[in-house]
Amino acid sequence: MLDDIRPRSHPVTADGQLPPERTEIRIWLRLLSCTTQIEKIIKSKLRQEFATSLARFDVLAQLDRFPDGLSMSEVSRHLMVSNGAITGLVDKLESSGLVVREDHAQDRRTVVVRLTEQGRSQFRRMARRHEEWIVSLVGDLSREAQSELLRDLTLLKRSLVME
Amino acid sequence: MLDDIRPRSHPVTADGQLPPERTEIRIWLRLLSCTTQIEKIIKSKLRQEFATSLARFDVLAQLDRFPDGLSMSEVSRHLMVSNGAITGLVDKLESSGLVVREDHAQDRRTVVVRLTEQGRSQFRRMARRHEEWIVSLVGDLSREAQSELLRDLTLLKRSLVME
DNA sequence: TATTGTTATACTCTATAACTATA
DNA sequence: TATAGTTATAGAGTATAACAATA
Repeated sequence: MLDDIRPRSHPVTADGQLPPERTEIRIWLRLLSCTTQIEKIIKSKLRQEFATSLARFDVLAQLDRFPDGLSMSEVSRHLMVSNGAITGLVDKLESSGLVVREDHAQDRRTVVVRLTEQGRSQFRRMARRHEEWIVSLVGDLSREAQSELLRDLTLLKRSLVME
Repeated sequence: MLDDIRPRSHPVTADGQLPPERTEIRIWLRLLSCTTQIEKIIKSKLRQEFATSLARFDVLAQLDRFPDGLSMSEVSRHLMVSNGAITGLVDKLESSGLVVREDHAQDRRTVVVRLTEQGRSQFRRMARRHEEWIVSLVGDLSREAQSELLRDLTLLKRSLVME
């Protein structure tokens, strides 16, 4: 997706040649293309096999890392998604029985969200499949390309944080 | 975003250590994290500076590459987005005066979408800014890291197409 | 006052299916 | 029949702002 997009500041030349693109732009377009394609596949499989969405999967993944639960605001910060959006996601997960809302011991404003037993085992099933999908999508790259890619993406991510 | 998500098949160990993650998963999480973050910034800037969206920008970018215009279905195929979605996007662009729908000379079912003069110059302005944003986001990487990254993403993209 | 969470509202983008006009 | 495009519908995710309860 978006594969062919080449935003440019110069018109197509008379012979139909496209002007050269800056490396940064080409990186971004490939990044977007790969991510969108993989994301589409993962979303579709999550929907087919587990009748869920990537956003809900992400919430479960966070909660799996914190057995004691997280407050709504903490989930919001971890996922970098607005407070109101988290309320909606947790509503759905709660009505599926995958998470519970509990009172906070000290602060009565705070709601603690935790995985239920069912939620944990369901998430584990999803995570196993998720790993299989990703390995089959990314695993064709050589080991060298993989470690290079991981290293460069880590650098990129770090430089984004600096902004 | 989604930075901290580590779907796993094993629980957090007693000492709080997270189990090692497969390289493929780590690549995917960084890919998703970087892309989401850049995308968020680009969307926000497109909205602020040009009161438009990434999807509409993508349509304009396609049309800029084809001065003679594209049929609705061709736009749909290029962007890998459904026909119905394209109708809505082109509706908005048309009412802003950036594109026009024209009859096809031979096939009376077909609608040809083209940039207007205003659409072309507006897109060029947007593309220039877009390039600046991307360069400032990705440009901190060394030249070596950039060409490695571009090469590896190209490999990844190619291997995705194979699927 | 500031923070937590919910609610209401509104806006994206998207896919699907039904429908028309034409090939 | 098959294709091109539109429309209607539905659903996903998101942000914002107003609000209640609590700190």
